[in-house]
Amino acid sequence: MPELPEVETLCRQLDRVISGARVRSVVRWDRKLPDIRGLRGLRIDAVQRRGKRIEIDFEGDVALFIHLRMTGRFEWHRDDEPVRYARWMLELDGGRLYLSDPRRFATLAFGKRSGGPGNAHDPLQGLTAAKLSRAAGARRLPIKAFLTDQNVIGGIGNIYACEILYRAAISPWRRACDLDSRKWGNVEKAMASILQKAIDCGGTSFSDWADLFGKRGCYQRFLKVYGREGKPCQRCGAPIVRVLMAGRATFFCPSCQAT
DNA sequence: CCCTATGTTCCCAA
DNA sequence: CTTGGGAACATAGG
Repeated sequence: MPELPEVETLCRQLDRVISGARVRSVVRWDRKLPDIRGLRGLRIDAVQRRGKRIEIDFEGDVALFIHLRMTGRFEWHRDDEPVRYARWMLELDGGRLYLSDPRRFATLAFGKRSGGPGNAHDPLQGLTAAKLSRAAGARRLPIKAFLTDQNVIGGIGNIYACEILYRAAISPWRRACDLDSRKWGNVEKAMASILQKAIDCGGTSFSDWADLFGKRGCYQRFLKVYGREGKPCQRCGAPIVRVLMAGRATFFCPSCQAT
């Protein structure tokens, strides 16, 4: 479910709400998730995003790493109330942090803090056309697969990759090594503006995404291609097309994004 | 019953 | 080594 703007929204809320709190207890309902000893009693220092991953930093240079995958969500509740698909819960001073996840794909890990930036670029941290071009090098894979490769760029998933390529007017099939510097410039600009706007919206609630407090995002109002198969392109009027790439629904305008 | 789903990983083939 | 396809993970909703 969540891509960079959704995870960013969640991390900012978490950082505000749970930083400084101490862990009273940990409850694990889903036995697929690890039974993490040693959290109890620790104080939370900060919460930050690493790509699509959430890192909760605790005192003592340790951290909890959470990947929400497709349907994972966090819910914050002052009181003990029933939470649908609750898999795991952190009881803190002042409230409870529930991990809710119907499909049970989300992952948890505990370990040493990661420290500096990882090897992947972050789209919000000065990812320029030049850096994109260098990262692409001679790679011949489709630009859409390149943008969603988490080892290269952390945070872009299926929805935003489709939207970025539409804004930049580039075919999702175009090989990464074939983009010239002007095209990379378009990607840089599209990426920055779309992701920033989506963060301002609190994410895209295409189906069921909601933030820490159960509030839906509003970027679905601004989607130009994702989920708009057959509807007219807002630039040229041609019907938006849906194809499958690497098993993922890929939406684009065959006229504006011919190459 | 059929298909689809905002993610990742693994296996296999070209 | 790179690229691409498909299945798997587990569940809900149309």
